[in-house]
Amino acid sequence: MTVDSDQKAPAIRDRERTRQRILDAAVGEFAAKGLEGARTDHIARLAGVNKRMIYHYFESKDGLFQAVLEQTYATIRGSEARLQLTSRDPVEAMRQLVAFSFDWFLDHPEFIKLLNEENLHLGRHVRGSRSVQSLNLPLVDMISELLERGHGTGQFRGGVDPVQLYISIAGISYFYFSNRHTLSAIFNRDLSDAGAYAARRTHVIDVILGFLRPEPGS
Amino acid sequence: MTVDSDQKAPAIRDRERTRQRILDAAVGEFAAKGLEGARTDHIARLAGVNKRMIYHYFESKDGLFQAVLEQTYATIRGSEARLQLTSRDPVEAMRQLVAFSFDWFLDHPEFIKLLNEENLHLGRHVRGSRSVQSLNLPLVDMISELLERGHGTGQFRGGVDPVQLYISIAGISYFYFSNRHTLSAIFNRDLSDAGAYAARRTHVIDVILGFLRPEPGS
DNA sequence: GTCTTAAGTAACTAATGGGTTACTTGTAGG
DNA sequence: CCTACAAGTAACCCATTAGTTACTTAAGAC
Repeated sequence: MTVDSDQKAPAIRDRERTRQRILDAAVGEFAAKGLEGARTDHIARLAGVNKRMIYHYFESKDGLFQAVLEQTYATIRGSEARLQLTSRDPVEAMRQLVAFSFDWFLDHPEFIKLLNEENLHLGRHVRGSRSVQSLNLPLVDMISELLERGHGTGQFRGGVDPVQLYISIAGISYFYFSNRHTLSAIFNRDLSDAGAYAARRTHVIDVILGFLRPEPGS
Repeated sequence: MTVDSDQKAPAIRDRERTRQRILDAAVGEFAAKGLEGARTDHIARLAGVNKRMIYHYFESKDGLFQAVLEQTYATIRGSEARLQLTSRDPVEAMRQLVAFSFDWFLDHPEFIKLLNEENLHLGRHVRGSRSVQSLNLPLVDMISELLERGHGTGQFRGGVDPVQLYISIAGISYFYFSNRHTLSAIFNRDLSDAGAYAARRTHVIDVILGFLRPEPGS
């Protein structure tokens, strides 16, 4: 019990660090409780900063939510860009892509929660964000290239729209995770254990590769 | 201006009518604003009833949300049950089933919003509901029957889990609608017009029927 | 008819929670 | 050093909102 034992440690002033601590806390809070359900007081407490700092750095709760979305998108875009899909057997590359998508959702449940929430709000934060829209999709180009190459070798059917395929690949995995709780209830079957995940993963790959098989005639 | 011009019309007391008016108003409010975003005052005003009645009939905001979910599920289960899929060409029947699912989501946007919200809350209202769980899925049996029949005629591949397929059929359409706003933003392409819907509908049917084609060997 | 039950009303409350005010203090640049 | 600015703090505000209290009255049972 020194004389200063009750004094706070002298605050370290570090713009980036404080900003990041708020963002990290906010990801968890928004994912767990949604936009309205999240509490700014709670985020501040989790981040170990004064609540005023949220408004200092992000202006409002909505501004903070938008920043969280931007960071989340930036992370997945970064990982997608690192996928090496060109110059490899098209079927194998496609399998890897579908598996990547499935595994990403499995490993990043907060991503699903945040997207759900944003869509419930009609995408108003994403629409107001330069960064989300400019992080444009290298993945669509990669899929295009894959589809063409695979069609050339006779391994894939032709005439597939890469954007539609991208949405299908994402959706077929996403829905399973995002609606796990209602699906578990109506099927009376636990979809959240490791066995169920493995079965779903196999099925998802089968569906996409099965669809892409060439027509018998061609 | 008669003497009673300011008096309210004598209240008609009708349990079922009042309950239903509250439910109808609540569907819209919960779908538009989510569970936390919805306002009980607003629901009462929309329904034209005294706010106290919500608590009289549904106990709490959560109780009301659960009742809304139950009614919504009951409606879709009713429509599914009316699908006549047996005794018809398996490929045609499957096409009809996939199209039904797509069209349902298109015509019932509130269904998607409510399921999203419920899953954000980890399915806690559905879990507490007898009715949702007991309305068990005739659809899974219908899909089973279809898959077997189609495999018998050599039109479908074998070894497909009907529950996995059901989830894929639902998910591939659901995701498109539920995430329309973020997808539109990242693709910089409007996914909400009639042309986009038609293109998606065709793609979705192609994916499922393409996947189900038999293996070349068998 | 009257009596019991439940449908319906109006006004209120307690507390929650986003956002603000008014201030202090660390620190980088000169 | 010193000074201007941005980082950080504590205490507050006030609008909102789920839920309640205390009451009135319609209507079916007998």
